[in-house]
Amino acid sequence: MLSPAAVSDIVVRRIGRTPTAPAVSASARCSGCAMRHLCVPQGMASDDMPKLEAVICSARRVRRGESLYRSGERFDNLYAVRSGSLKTTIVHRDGREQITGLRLAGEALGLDGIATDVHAFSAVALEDSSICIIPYDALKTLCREVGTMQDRMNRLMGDQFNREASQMMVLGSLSAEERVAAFLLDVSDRNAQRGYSHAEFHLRMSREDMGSYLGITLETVSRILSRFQKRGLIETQGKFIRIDDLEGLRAL
Amino acid sequence: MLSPAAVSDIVVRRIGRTPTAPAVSASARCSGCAMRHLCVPQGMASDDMPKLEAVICSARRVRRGESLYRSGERFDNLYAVRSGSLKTTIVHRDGREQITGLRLAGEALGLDGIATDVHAFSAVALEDSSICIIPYDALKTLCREVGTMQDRMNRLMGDQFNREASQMMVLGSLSAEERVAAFLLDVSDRNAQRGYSHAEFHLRMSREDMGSYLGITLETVSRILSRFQKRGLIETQGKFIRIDDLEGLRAL
DNA sequence: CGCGCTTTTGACTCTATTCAACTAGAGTGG
DNA sequence: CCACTCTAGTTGAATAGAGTCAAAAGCGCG
Repeated sequence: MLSPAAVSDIVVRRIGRTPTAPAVSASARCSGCAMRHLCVPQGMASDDMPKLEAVICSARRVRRGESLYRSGERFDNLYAVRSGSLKTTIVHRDGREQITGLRLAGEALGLDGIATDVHAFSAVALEDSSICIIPYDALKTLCREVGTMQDRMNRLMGDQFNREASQMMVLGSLSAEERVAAFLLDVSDRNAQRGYSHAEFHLRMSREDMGSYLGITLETVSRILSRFQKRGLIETQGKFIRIDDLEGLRAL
Repeated sequence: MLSPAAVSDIVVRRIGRTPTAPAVSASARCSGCAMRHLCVPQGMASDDMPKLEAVICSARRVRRGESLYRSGERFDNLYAVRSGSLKTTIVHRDGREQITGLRLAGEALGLDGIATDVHAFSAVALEDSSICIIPYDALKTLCREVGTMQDRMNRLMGDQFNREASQMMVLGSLSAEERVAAFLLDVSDRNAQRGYSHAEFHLRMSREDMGSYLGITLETVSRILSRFQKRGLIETQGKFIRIDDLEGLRAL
């Protein structure tokens, strides 16, 4: 079991590494933004940067539980999570809601509106978050002017596509236990990519959200997490998760 | 039950409507191609057309069971199904294979390679098919020159993205019966969009393929199709399917 | 500090899987 | 042309895994 002290320890370490630069205000440009690699692609004349930053990025704060955009709303902007995390959801005609994705700091958001100019998903903050706004029209223009930008944009979309495909694989052919393990490993990897610990993280989703994302019930999620803990694979304390045996999880 | 005569009747009617223009040879340009709306977007100067068609489209035939491309292969081209149909598959590390999609005539293929320059899926023909080849580099160049083309391209990718999202919904929150119904309705819609009957079609996938796509076993698919037939919702004769009660299916 | 929501755990149910046997149909060769 | 084989599809019976319902415990929020 994780002691309360161990948990605070994780909190402290996380706070010490928060990606939001302290000096960045809500109206700041994108220079401190986690999506810099998207907003300001390499290979561009440095003269253009200030102009581009001005066109592309402004910021917005979204409080826990609030939505950045809602399914059915008009699509105008793409977004990049600067800090915090969000879930994307879709609602079935019969009212059932399903979580289609989790977006962590540094990840892109909003592609679900490109096809029809209307958002297919809703995006809801799992914690107070800060979001870069990227006006889609401006981005399109930029893509036409700058070839590397277009390529980056295409790859970004392609990447989302592949990510969804692998989630289809998870939903279509894994057992409940395998799904939970795959999810934990995915979040762990994405944390590592952003420079955080691979082994410990604060997963803001509820058990219900996880279940919805994984196509299982919240009770099953809870049971499986307990089971993993009993086997020494992980330790959980509410929304904190520590992975003790990465290989063990992968072996599922 | 469908009588053998009824079945032949369906075949005849289908053949009479095949989208492949009789005069189009294997090396023909895209003018007769079902993807014309992609290859030659509206709003373009007609002078450019011959040039564009020359750059963008050549054709290739793929026999039933053969692959158009394989997972892991280098990505160079996008494709459009001119006639026939294909399945896209992905292989898990443990060897399990899953069907990620079905592509009918007129639909696009190959987006799975954009993110990494390597195909994530394999594409296998379900019947002898003819495929338009669209060199990706040429398409990118064209997109930069022609704004409407870029937009079209983005929408195409966005559409694939949304399609996958709705499949995630199917896999994540529907019962086996609902999945089969949703699949039949999806194929029916897509047939209708291409000008075919939405009540009768020849579904080339095996029960195993359908099961894999829907995240259920082939036995379950078979049982559910039989059940639907007993309830008077559909009639099946091997790979031929006739939908008798569209509303009944939707009501699931 | 306490109320309400999330999480955990248990017992029972039920859906879909597994294993198996049988049937139908497509393709092959005498 | 028909018999033979091989694969695909159907159906049944038994089983397992996840869902449902319910109750208790824990936490976080106001």
